[in-house]
Parts: sequence; C-alpha cells; structure tokens
Amino acid sequence: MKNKEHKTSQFQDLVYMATASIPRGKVSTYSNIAQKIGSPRSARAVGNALNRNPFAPKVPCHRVVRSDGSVGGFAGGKGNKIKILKKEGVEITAGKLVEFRKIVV
DNA sequence: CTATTGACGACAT
DNA sequence: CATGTCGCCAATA
Repeated sequence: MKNKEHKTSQFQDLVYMATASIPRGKVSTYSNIAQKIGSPRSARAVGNALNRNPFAPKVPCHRVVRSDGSVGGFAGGKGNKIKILKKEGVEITAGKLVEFRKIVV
C-alpha cells in the first residue's frame, strides 16, 4: 500500500521553504516569513503552517520566534524550543531572546 | 457555504 | 512589565 502523502498547500510550502533558509544560530519571525512569502498580514497563518510542519526537523521551525522577541510556541513544547535555540548559541532570558535584534535575519 | 481555531501583531489598559 | 482586546489570514470541521 501506498503512503498517503500529506498534500501541502502552496502557502505552507512557501512557509517551509522560507523557514528552511534560516541559518543555524540565527532566527526569524512569523511576521518576517509572512512578508517573505508575499502575505505580510498572515503571521498567524504562518504559525499555523509551522505547527503542522511535516518536514520537521528538516525545516527548523524552532528558529521562528515572535516579533517582540519572545520565543512563541512550539509543537514539541516551548521549553524544548528554548533548549534547542540555546544549543545553537542563542541567548534567551525569561522567555525572551537577548540579542534578538542582532540575530534576526 | 459558515463557524471555529490558532506556534501572531499592534495597541490599550 | 503583564494582561486583554481587536484585527489579520489560512486550515479544518
């Protein structure tokens, strides 16, 4: 029997592509990705797409944070997201990225 | 088709 | 600085 391929919509595909281009040790924001894919007002929808990300961990959705510097959510648990980011060299204090403005792409 | 949901953002309190 | 409200958009029921 054949595997059922989760058909990804164009919107989700664009989100995954943009997210995959984030270099290790840096981050991006939901809003930033939204603009990159041509829907600057769809930050929320971007988060939804990443939440269902079928290409994890190929697509580093943990490198996407909120525009105010807070970590945002994570399907594997927010604490886990913070842990992974710290491992990549990202400083986080009280749930906020310290040098956020300097590492955001 | 409409209603609900959600890993958001900006602003008000 | 913490919390709440409104607006936004796409996926799903």
